[in-house]
Amino acid sequence: MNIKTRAKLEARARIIKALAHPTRLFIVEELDKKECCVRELTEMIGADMSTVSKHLAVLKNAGIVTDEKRGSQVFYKLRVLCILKFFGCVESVLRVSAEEQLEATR
Amino acid sequence: MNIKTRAKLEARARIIKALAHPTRLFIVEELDKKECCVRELTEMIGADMSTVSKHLAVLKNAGIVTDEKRGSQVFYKLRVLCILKFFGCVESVLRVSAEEQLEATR
DNA sequence: GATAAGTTTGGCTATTTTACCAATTAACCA
DNA sequence: TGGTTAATTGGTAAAATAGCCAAACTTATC
Repeated sequence: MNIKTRAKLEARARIIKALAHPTRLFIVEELDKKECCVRELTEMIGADMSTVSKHLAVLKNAGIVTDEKRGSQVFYKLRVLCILKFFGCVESVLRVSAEEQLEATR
Repeated sequence: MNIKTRAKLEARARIIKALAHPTRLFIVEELDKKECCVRELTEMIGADMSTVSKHLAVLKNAGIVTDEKRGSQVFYKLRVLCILKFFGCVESVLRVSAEEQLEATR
């Protein structure tokens, strides 16, 4: 595997890794509905605000969300709108797994 | 966030996490071209075979690939064919990031 | 200006992940 | 049978992640 291929894969992996956490998936789903401030997300998630803030920083560093300060609040929104389609395939992995489990019990 | 929502997000995150590594992305791309045995993948990747074997186990546990033993070799293939489409969106995150970097230099 | 609300950052600990090496298992073949 | 190739498993050390608390900072409000 050459250096260029590796760099490309690492760039992709960074983005995917940013999505690879249940809380961050939740955030992405909520931001797909509407932009939210940190406090709103924190209330929905039920973790410490500092934890949520760090998750948001991960998504921001990966280029998945952007932030905008308005007054004392910081609003986050999705930067790339296709992220949700992304999950269609994830669901099909789950679906196939579920079907095979079902077959195993027959 | 209720318990059912959390369980769904955790299931998704497990699959996404399995993809969140450059070597595993490489494996998925190769398996999209054709099924491969562990030795073939190991040669292409250039890591220890035990390392590659463990990456394959991660993908298998996530339900992304299946394996089949033939003689002394174990062949792996993609179980869910849409995985590659999945990357289209990842690329658009990279593309938008690249564009913004370009704008910043103007 | 003091206080409160919203957010981020630093520090710490616990957990998870990764990679390599060594050992083990399984299949092939000379 | 003994040696070789293919693959997995267990162990271990290093690095990365995740969560909470406390502290710092900014903006609004009184």
